[in-house]
This record gives sequence, C-alpha cells and structure tokens, in this order.
Amino acid sequence: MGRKPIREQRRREILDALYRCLLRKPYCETSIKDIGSEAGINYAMLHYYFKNKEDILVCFIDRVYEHYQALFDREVLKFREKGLTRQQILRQAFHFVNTQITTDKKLQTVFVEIWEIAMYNPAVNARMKKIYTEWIRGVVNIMQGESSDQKKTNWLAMSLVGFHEGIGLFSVFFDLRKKDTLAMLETFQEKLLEML
Amino acid sequence: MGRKPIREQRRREILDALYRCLLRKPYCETSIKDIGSEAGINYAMLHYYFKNKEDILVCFIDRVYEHYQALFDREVLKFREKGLTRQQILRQAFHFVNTQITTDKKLQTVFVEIWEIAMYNPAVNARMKKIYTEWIRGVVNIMQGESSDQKKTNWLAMSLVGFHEGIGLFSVFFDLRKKDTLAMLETFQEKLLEML
Amino acid sequence: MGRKPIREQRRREILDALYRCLLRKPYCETSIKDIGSEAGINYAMLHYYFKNKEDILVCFIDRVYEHYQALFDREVLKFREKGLTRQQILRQAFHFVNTQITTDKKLQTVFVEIWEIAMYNPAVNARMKKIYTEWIRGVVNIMQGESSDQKKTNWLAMSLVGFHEGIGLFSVFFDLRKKDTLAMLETFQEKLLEML
Amino acid sequence: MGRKPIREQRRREILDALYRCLLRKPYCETSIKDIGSEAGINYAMLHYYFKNKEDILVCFIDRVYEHYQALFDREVLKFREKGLTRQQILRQAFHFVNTQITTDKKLQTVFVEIWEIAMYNPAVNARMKKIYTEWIRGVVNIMQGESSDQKKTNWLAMSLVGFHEGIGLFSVFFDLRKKDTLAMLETFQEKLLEML
DNA sequence: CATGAATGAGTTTTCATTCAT
DNA sequence: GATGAATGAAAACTCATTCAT
Repeated sequence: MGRKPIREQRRREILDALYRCLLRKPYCETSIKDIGSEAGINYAMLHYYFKNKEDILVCFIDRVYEHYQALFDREVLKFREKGLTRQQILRQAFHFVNTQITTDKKLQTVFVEIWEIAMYNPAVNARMKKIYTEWIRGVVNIMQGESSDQKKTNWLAMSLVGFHEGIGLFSVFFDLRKKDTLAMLETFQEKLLEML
Repeated sequence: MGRKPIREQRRREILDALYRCLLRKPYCETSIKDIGSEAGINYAMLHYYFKNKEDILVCFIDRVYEHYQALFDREVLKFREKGLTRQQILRQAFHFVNTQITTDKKLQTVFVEIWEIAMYNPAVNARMKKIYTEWIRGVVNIMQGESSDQKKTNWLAMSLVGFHEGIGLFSVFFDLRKKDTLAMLETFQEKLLEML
Repeated sequence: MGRKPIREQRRREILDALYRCLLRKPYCETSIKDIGSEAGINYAMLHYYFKNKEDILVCFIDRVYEHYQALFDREVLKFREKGLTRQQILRQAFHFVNTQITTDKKLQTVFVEIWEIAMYNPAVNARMKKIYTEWIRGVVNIMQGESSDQKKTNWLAMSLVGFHEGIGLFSVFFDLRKKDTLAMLETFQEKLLEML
Repeated sequence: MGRKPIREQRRREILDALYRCLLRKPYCETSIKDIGSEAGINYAMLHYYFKNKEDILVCFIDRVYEHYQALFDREVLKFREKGLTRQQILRQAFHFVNTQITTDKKLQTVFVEIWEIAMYNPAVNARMKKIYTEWIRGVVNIMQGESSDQKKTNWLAMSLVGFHEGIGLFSVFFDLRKKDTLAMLETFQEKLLEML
C-alpha cells in the first residue's frame, strides 16, 4: 500500500538544505532550485513537500525554535533538579545560551538573515515575535525574585536578549573568536546579576 | 560652478528615494524602477548616475555614514570646547547616539537591512566593517583614560555598540516607545560608566 | 458478477466529480488532482481508470450524451404510444428539452465549456459533432411530415437547436429565471410550429 | 528625447497576434510566448505593454467591441439619414450583423472562446455582460415602436441575440457556408419582423 | 488496487541592464 | 541629459504522467 512515508525525512532534508544555503546566500537570492540541489532533491518536489518558498522558511524557523527551546528546557530542568539557587540557575542558563546559541556563528548568520526578513514579511514577523516574546518571558521567569520590580525585570530581560543579538551579530561580522565573544557576554551578564 | 551640482543633486535624490523604499521593502525586492519612480526620475537614468544597483546601495551607506559621522564629530567638538570631563563627554555622546540614531526607528529599519546585506555582499561588508570599526574606535577614544586597560576598553566599546544594535533592532521589532528604548539604553550605559 | 462493477462504479464517480469540478473551474484549470479529490479517489488512480486527462473528458461527454439520449428516447416512445399527432409530439419533445436540458443552468455551464474545447480539440470535436448531428436528425424526424421540404426542415431543425444553445448560454450568463427562459424558448417554438 | 512612442502600435500588434492565436488554440493553452512570437515581439515585452496575460485578453475584448460598435453605429446613422422606416432599419441592421459578425467564422470562433472564459473569469464576465447588455438594448431601441410591450420586446431582443450566438456557434462548428448561415438567420428574422 | 514520490517540461512574471533616438 | 523600448536570464510555481512499493 504505497511507499513508506518518507515525508518527514524529506522535509527535514529540505530544511537542512535551506540552513546550509543561508550560510552562503541571503534567502531572497536562494532559489528553490538552489535548495533542491543542496538537498539532492528535484526542485519540483519542494512544492510537493511545502506550500511555497515562504512556507519552507517559516517551517525552518519553527524547527530551529523548537530545537533550541527543547534543549533549553531540558537544561533548566536539570538545574532545577539540582536545587540550585536562582543566581546559579541564571548563571547556568546564560552559559547555555552563550555557548550553544550566541557564539554559534553559523546560527547567528542565519538569525541576522531571519531578522531582516521579519522586518518586512508578516508571516515571518509573527513567528519571530512569538519566539522572542517567549524567550524574553523565559528569562524574566528565571530572573524574577519575589520582591523584584516586574517592569524593571522586563526591561532587563529585553536588554539582555537584545545584547545577545547585538553580540551575535558582531561575532559573525568581525569573525570573533569564541572565547572573546564569551568574555564580552559574561562581563555584561555579571553586571546584570549584580543589579538583580 | 556650471552644471556640476545638478549631478550631485540628482544622486542625492536617488539615495533619498532608496531610503524611503527601504522603509517599505527589502533591498532585494526593491527594483531600479521602484527607486526611480520614488525619486521621480526615469529609471534608466539611475544607470547614468550610478554604475549599477549595488553601487546605489554602497553610495547610500557611505552617505548615511558621513552624515552621522559629521553630526557626531560636531557634537563631540562642542563638548570638548565646553571643557567637560571625560565622563560628561561620554554621557553626552551616549545621549547623542541614543536620541539621534538608536531610537530612530526608520534608521534602524534600514540598518537591519544593511546588516543583512553585509553578511553576504563583500562590497557592503567592507563598508560596514570600516564604519563599525571607526565607530568603535571613536567610543574607545572617548572612554579611554590614562590608566585604562586598552584591551578591556576595546571589548567594552564593542559591547556597547553591539548593545545599541540589539536594542535598535528590538525597538523596531517590538515597536517600542522612544522613552522605553531610551530607558533601556541608559540603564546599561550607567553601569558601563561605573565600570570605567 | 465478481469485481467488474466496481470499475464502472469508480469510473462513474470520477465522471461525476469532473462534472462538479466543471461548475467551478474550466477544464483546462481543473487538474487531475482536483478531480481525484473531488471524487475522493487518489489522483494516481485516475490514470488507472482512464487513459489520460482527455480520456476522462471524452468519456464524460459520452456519458452525458447517453444519459439524455436515453431519457429523450423514452419520452418520445411514450408520446408515440399515446397516439399523439405529430404537432403534439413535437410540442412534448420541445417541452422535454426545454425543461430538462436548456433550462438546467449547471448543465448549460458544462455545455459551454465543452463547446469551447470542441472548437480546438479533435477528439472532443468529433464527439460533439456526432451528438449534435444526431440531435438535429432526431428533431428532423419528429418535424418531418410527408409533404415537407427535406432541406428546409433541416435548416429549421438546426436553427432550433442553435437557438437552444444560444438561449442556454444566456440563461447561465444572465442568470435568468427558469420561467423566463422557458417563455423565450416557447415563443420561438410556437412560431416554428406555425411554419411547418 | 526618447524614441517615438510606438506603444499603441505595439499594443495593437499584440492584440492582433492574440486574435490569430485564438484561431488555433484556446486562450488557456496560448502562452505569452506564443502570442509574443506570433507578434514577432520578445515575450517579455508583453508584460511591458500589458499588466498580465488576462489584461491582454480584456483589452482584446474591449477592442473588438469598440470596433464593431463603431461600425454598427455608423451603419445605423446612415439608415437614419436615409429616412427609412423602422422595419427597414431593422432589416438593414440585421443584415449588417448577419454579414459582418455572425457569419464571420473566425470571429465566431473567438467569441465561443471568450464566452467560455466569461463563464469562470469575473473580469471577462463583467466585460461581456456589459457588451451583450448594450447589444440587446441597441436591438430593443431599434425594435421598439410606440405601442410595443416593453417587456416582450426585451425578450424578443434577447432571443434574437441568443439565436445569433447559437447560429454563430453552429456556423463554425459545422463549417457552414456563408449563404446557408445567412438563410437560417434571415428566416428567423423574417418571423420576428412579422411578430412586431 | 492503492498510494505517495518523483520527474520534466512548461507557465507567468520580474528585472537589471543596455540601447536608440 | 532623458526616455521609452528591448533583451535575456532567472524566478516561483503547476501539472500530467509515471513509478515503486
């Protein structure tokens, strides 16, 4: 009764191919054919597995988000189980994002690309807004002590995430070494921890 | 001075048109015709005044840079003349950038666009690298006291500029009110000043 | 009778699906997938039950023809058995076509579509030529009295059928009410009867 | 100051090319490339002179309409000047349409095509509705005597035009000789004149 | 029988750039 | 200088048809 459904497998291959493409060329210059040949798949199939080019991008974004969200959640759970203090958890969470996300130059390259698209493309914008809002809320949750000022914490969290975006951008742009990027991130984070 | 200035005038009109176009659509979706009609100039003339489409963008970037560099230099000069202390100068410089650049949402929109292009386009990349290097050097110059650690100051300056980029991005993306964006910037800058 | 009827059943479902599709979109914009999903049958099966897309259309036309031909023959037989006069039979025949065919807007929509295809597609053209030739001959047979002029009757019959096509077209196009369409048809037919 | 504007000339060439194309293939199978090469014009230019493929068709329809409307108006004017009676005018008007339009097989081929498109395409439908409504109104105007029943005249006019469409269709479909088609048309029209 | 996968040719449309006047 | 015309390459997307399981 038909072939084994390799739909998900193919979709993943296509999204992976898009990732690799975005390391070389911007999305708008990346053609469906480019993605197809990077994936080793006939380009007409991309329209079989996805609604259209934008759909590929949106699915890609969702997938990246889910991947890192899952990783992050797992980390936080681990910390919680260890009975760490709020400060310690925060430090560990920073460490995770610093090492896994902000200093991953390839990932940052793609982020810059997506940010730009999000400026003009409503579907991508909506996705990114959701992602960053949750991200910031997550940071707030970790930062928040009993007595803390809700609003101030919010600004701090947004500042922090914004800082990460800026540093991520520069790490790619100036091709910084991982340890230097890390140093910059941690210096700022220490200050922030003091402020709490 | 004959007819020379007309050429410069036309070129400026075209660059201004590109600016307005970039507030609506990404560069890659902005056609030569779009820019032309936005400028009220026949599209074929754009190739008369500029080498090609990329040349328009590069000239646009240069112009934006020169514009703000000039403004900034003038400001700094003013401060210097007033005999302000280093801290005071720094505070004023921050204020200038905060109010004139980072909280200008239109400008930030265009910056995000340019950053993205710079990731992949060598000519634009070179331009931007020059601009940000100088920018950072400028900040370093102001921050640098006699006794300060050269390297540390460098990281701090880069962190600061990176932070500005991140906040600028978010101010557009979350459509933040100017005063909120300012608050975020100043909170961080105060911490930084303390660190010097 | 084993599994034979299932094939015919499926084929009928597919032809019915084509009919419903043609009420929405022209044949050339109706894809094999459209027909398949309208029929609730996997699109690849359509090539199992039919040679190709054109074959579905041709079979559809044949089926429509056979359906109405059978209905019409049955009616005429009934009239003949009742011993009606030629005039009365003609009137009844007109009535049948008027009410069952020409004022059926859905059917007329599909007819317009098929006419158009028949203009360019030889296979469909042949089918339609056969159908209309027989149709006209049938009308001639009913109209023909002993003394009548063969040639003139032919023209009259063709005029009549042509008139029906035109009115059918307009009934769809101007979305006429059934009774108005009927009035137009009958007025003309009365005149025609007088001419015989 | 630029080339001589040959815009209208080119547009006409393209519309003429569409006409010739429609004698061979249905519109939906006629590609922009087909029209371009029929016109001897680079196909990309078709999008320079027209918004899109549909626009070419709509302009084509408008042009055909205007052409025959102008011819018809001129004829009617001539009749009026000669001081003909209503009956005579009507006869002349019929003669014009019979010989110039309904028996022009090429034109009828294209009409069948357009009718079909009008069944599904809103823009074309609107155009055709306007055209046929005016056409029918024109016939009504000529037919209308002082004492005549407005409504009845309307139905008669619509019947007449519908009849023309049907006969036009058959004249192409059965490849009738011009004089036979004319005979059919005139027989009917005589009856109609008697009815007035 | 049934189904999802695959293909290749074709479609409309867009555009930077060049050219002739 | 200015303008409309022209070109060629490339883009996204569609689809009838075939194939493997």
